[in-house]
Formats: sequence, C-alpha cells, structure tokens
Amino acid sequence: MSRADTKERILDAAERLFGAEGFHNTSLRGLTSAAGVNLAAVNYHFGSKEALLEAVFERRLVPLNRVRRERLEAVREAARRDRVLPGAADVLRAFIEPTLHFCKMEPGAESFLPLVGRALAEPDDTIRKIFLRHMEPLFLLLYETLCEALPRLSRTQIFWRLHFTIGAMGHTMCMNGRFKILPPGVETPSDAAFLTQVLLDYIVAGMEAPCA
Amino acid sequence: MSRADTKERILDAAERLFGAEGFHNTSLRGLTSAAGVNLAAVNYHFGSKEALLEAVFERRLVPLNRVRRERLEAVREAARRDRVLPGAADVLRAFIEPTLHFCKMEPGAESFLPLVGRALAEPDDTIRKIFLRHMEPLFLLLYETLCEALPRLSRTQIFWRLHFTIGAMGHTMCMNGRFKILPPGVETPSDAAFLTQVLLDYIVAGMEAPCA
DNA sequence: GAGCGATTAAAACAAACGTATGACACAAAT
DNA sequence: ATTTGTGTCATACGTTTGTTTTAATCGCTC
Repeated sequence: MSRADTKERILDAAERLFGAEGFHNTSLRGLTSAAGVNLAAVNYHFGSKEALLEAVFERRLVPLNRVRRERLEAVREAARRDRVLPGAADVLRAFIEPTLHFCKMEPGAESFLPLVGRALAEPDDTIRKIFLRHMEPLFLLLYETLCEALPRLSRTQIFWRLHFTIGAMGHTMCMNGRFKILPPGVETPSDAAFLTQVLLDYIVAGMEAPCA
Repeated sequence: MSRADTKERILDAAERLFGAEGFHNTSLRGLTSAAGVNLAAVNYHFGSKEALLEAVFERRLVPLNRVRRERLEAVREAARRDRVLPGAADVLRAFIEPTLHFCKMEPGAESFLPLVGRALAEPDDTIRKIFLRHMEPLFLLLYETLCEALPRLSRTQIFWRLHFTIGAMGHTMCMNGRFKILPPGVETPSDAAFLTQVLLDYIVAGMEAPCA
C-alpha cells in the first residue's frame, strides 16, 4: 500500500521525534511504530539511523539555504549597485526571514526548528558535522556579508558577535513552543512575526554596538 | 586507598566527561574507569547516574549562584540608595563576571561550562529540570532587576531579550575552546576577559535597543 | 501467468547500557 | 578478640539499543 511514501513517512516521523525528544533519545522502534512502518525500513531505505538524520536535515536545509543564499546575495548586489554599504539589518533579515516563511509553508517544519537549535549544542561530533556540512558555507557567506556591512569592526569582533547571534537564534528555535518558566506579566505570544521582530531588534543592535 | 576522595574523583570525572561528551553519551563504565574507581561506586555513593549529574551541578552552581545573587542585589541596592535606575550593563556584568572568576579559581571548572551550555538545549526534560532547579530563581531575579533597569521596555520585550541573552551565553559556553569553523582573519584568543567584554558589548546593546 | 527485482514483515543478533548482588577488606568501637 | 559498619571489588542481571537476517509479499515486464 504505502510503497513510495514509506520514506516520506519515516522522514516526517524522524523530523518530529528528533526535534521533540532529541536524536539519541529517539529509538528506531518508537520512530518506526510512530510512522506506521516496519522497524527494518529505516535501515533498508536509509542505511542507518545517522543516515536518516542526514536525510532529515537535507530535505529541509537544501531548499531553505538556497533561498537564504539568494537573498543574501541580493542584498549584497543591491548595495554594490547603489554604491552603499549593505545594512546589517537587511543582511540579518535575509538570513532569518526565509526560516519564517518556510515554516508557514511546509507542515511539520515547526518541529524541525528545535532540531536545528540543538544541533548547534550537540556534544556528539558526528551529529554536529552532519548539520554543519549544510550550514558552514552559508555561515561563511553571512559572515563575509556582515564584514562588508560593518567595516568599522574588526573581523574578530564580527566573528564573535555572529557567534552570539547564532546562539540567540538557536536557543530561540529550541524553545519553540514549550516554555517552562514564564515570569508573571509575560504573555507568550508565539506570534512568529512578532518574535522575529523582537529578535531582529536585539541582534541588529548587538551587531552594530560600539566597542567598549 | 582512595577512601574519602572517591566521591570527588567521580565528580571531577563526571564534570569533565559530561561537559565534553554529553550526559547520555557518557557511560558509567567509561566514567568510572577514567576516575580510577569501581563501576559500582557511582551507584553506591550517588544512587544513580542522574543523581550524580545533580551532584555535579550542585557542587558548582550553589557557590556560584550565591555570588551572583549577592552581586545582583548589590547593584539593585546601590541604585536604590542613589535614587537612580540600575544600569543594564552593571546588572548583566553582575551576572556574568562571577562565572569568569569562578573558572579561574576552581581547576576543571572550564569543562563545566559546556555542560551548562548544553543543559539549556537539552531535549531530556529530566536533565533540564535538574539544571533549572538551580537556575530558575536566579533567572527570575535577573529578569526583575533588568525590568527595573529598563522601565521603558515592556515586560514581554525584556523577557524575550533576556531569552536571547541566555542563548548567546549558553552557546558561547558550549563552544568553550574547541572551534571547528574559523573564518580567515579571525584569531581565536580564548582570552576569557576579552571575550567577556565582547559579549557584554553585544548583549548590553541588544538589551537596550529601541523597539522597531 | 511465470519469473524477477523491489519492498515489507517478523524474528533474532550481538553489543552496550544502568543497576543490583554478594563476597571481601579494613577501620573503629565494643 | 569479636563485632559492626563502611567502602571496594568482580560479576551478573535484565533491558534496550541499532542492525542483520530469512521469508514472505507485492508490482511489473516478458
């Protein structure tokens, strides 16, 4: 019955469970039974659990990063054409906004975000490498574009500030939805557009801050 | 031979391995053989692997958080005495600087930092709870003090900006030392004082940023 | 419709894990 | 000198893990 879509079913369940419970805390038995497929199907279609994780990343990251790259280079090109510096806010928005649109389009993608957030802090180097293989070229492009936008800062300064920015973004993606501690007087809007604006205010100010 | 210090040996090895390899990736067999103690010693002295993690957190976090609390309340008190608002930079420095001094004093504490950084992104709720039990009261105090320092911002705004700040700090602690991707032209100083200053410049600007 | 490659099903595999057990060593106290 | 309690040791237990294997089933071409 479910011949061709078995791979998709596995990918969907893996994305959801890896994002919610973590990679190591998700067993292939729980995953395959959640997907309604046989236990051996993972190893047959993907080869191993790690290769499945790789496929999960690839399915989302390849189209998403293509859009991000296009938007980053559009910002770069527009600035070069107008003979001005690219704005740090435009650069960062070009990197962040596609994630937002992408999550509205693809169903189930919201459970992908925590997975990305955790990959940044992953202790297991094998897992981290799988993620960074897709992200490293884009991080470098983002870094170089930020260096163009902020010529008054040293490359070392920009590197660390980008590092903080990635940390803030990753942590936000990790906590997507479930919050344990909510101080009184704080509404948890979960309005993605609002949250993106608050995030952008923060990281743009941090990026453009004067050095002490 | 190693009567009383067996517990300490286990705690030291656990701190190092949990920080470097992660909690779930560290087996009790590897841990006890690294500590030079018997496999059963962990369950004898601590009861379980999770209780050991709790003890690892407690040993460092209790004294560290006491200092942080004192410094936060000193900033608060000084502002109240002078009838001025506490400065956001002073508040954040009161929270961050003790970590720096604490890591210089206690040997092996630098491997504790990645453990803290990862606890924030931990998918396993049991582990997260153990960490948050020590941190939540202090996060709340930090949050309230920041609300005093930044009365022009809504509590929701400050909540999210503190959230980003914690993410930036956690990610920095995770990457303490080992870096995979280093763009050309970036020196990796690892000078903790310098890094703290760069971090403070960033998060203070992010905290004080105007709302768009 | 026979034959064949591709896919699924059920069961078994070896390895690793956290934990528990029971014997032993060595103090200090009785 | 004997008891008692504490800590250490080697070892075994029961589970769970990812992976492999062996059969059975399905869809298709000739």
